[in-house]
Amino acid sequence: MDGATEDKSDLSAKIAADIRDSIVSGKLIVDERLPSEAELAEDFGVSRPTVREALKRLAAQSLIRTRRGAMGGAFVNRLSFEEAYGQQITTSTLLLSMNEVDFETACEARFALERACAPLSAQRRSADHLATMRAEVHRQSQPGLSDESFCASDVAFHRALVDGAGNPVLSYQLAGAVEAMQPLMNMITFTARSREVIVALHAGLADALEARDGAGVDGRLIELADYTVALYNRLRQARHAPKAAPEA
Amino acid sequence: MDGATEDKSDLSAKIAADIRDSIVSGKLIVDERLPSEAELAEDFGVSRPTVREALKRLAAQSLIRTRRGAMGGAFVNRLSFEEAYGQQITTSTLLLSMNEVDFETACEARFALERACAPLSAQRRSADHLATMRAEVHRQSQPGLSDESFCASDVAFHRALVDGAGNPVLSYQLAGAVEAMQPLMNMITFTARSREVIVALHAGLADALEARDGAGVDGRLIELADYTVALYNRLRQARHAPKAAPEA
DNA sequence: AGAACTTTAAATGTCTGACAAATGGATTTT
DNA sequence: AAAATCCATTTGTCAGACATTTAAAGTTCT
Repeated sequence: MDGATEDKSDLSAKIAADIRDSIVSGKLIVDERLPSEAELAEDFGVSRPTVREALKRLAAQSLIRTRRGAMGGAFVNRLSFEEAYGQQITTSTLLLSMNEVDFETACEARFALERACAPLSAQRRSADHLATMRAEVHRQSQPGLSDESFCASDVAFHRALVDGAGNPVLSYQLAGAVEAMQPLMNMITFTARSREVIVALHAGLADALEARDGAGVDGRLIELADYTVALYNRLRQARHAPKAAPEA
Repeated sequence: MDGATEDKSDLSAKIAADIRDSIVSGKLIVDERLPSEAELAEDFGVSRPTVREALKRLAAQSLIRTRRGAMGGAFVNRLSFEEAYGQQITTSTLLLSMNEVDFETACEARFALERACAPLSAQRRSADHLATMRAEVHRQSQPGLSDESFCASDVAFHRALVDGAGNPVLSYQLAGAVEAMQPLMNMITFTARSREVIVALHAGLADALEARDGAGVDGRLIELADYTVALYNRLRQARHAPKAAPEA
């Protein structure tokens, strides 16, 4: 899974992989207590520090949690959607920033996924989701807002849209795609004009959601995707040829 | 991110979070070497085992890699899509199996996401992708195939479809959704008849992909989603009321 | 008998110090 | 100059110890 099954040394990786397999395969069930570190050391024929390193690896993936004291120990953790969100976002963010994924590719993926949620959200969104979206639209239209806050509000808006589909698996998957884009979006300096356009599109999205108009939502998302890419490209050109443009 | 920023003790978690932040924020760049364990211990005012536990946490997330010997040490790892796939799949699989996500919800998410790729794949799929899909369809139609192999081939087929979109971000996201479903799919005992239906739908998908018929692909995917859920529900009913039928 | 306090055992968290093994560079030998 | 050797650096592993936390068992007082 994480390159742990190397044949070289690195006992802690092998032990971690071993225990991880037991969890994934269901041999160890949720909330079950693992043997104590001393027992594990005995079982695997290694020292306690090595066992501890293995357990920390698992803890980093939220596969186990530990408690001190009598009746303490390491327990198989029920992986919650909340915990998974965090890891998903970290991983997605790093993937984009480290692999020179171009803006168009990331944007295409993000909006393709979001469009997958759109019809479901149009069908099922609650009044709460709609209210959240309206509130974020309102915040976005306030003049004094910093670029970071604008982007954060943008993320909150789209998460509400996605959550409206009422499918936690979709929300989880989309969390990565939407949040991982934020650092890229933060690179864009939003002019008053571009904010105006985006806010209008967001308002249109909320309207379509309110009317439970799936096709309308889809259309607005396409517009938003196109506009976002166009905005990025304009910025890119301005940066790469900063002296050629001014007089035009 | 992973609950590491607790105020309690657990120094290794805090140190891991600290270094992770440096990586995510870009303060530490790809392939940069971290200070040696001894130096980190000095810097953070802890012992070497504690530093090591922190580093193992990061290694478990593929954020760093380590090398022994002179000029060795811990290096910021360029998170590859391959590595991210693995983690994504582990996480997604556990999320589904541990949280009583019902089959319909998982299935809905999976096919919604796949449908998001469909038009792109119809437009861009290479001959290679098509050939892979054809080969898997052929394998699936062989009579002696075990249920596990059938499911594995199913996954390979759908991954080829998704990869056809030529967007690594989408492929990464979908990898989780598609592969995580496999344990659930493995619960289904595929009769000869149901395999026939599925193979036919797969063949239809390949045909539509070949014709670059986005709408056709979409339609087939919807059929496949519906059929899969129906298959599961039939099985479910047969299991929940197994005594109602025999004497009748 | 019951409630409040104390003791105790089990477990993780942390530290110290040590040795093994790998690795690249410097040094010596051929 | 090439090959072999040595050496410093760094991670991997181990052993043993102490600190801290926690829940349960035991004790004392009412």
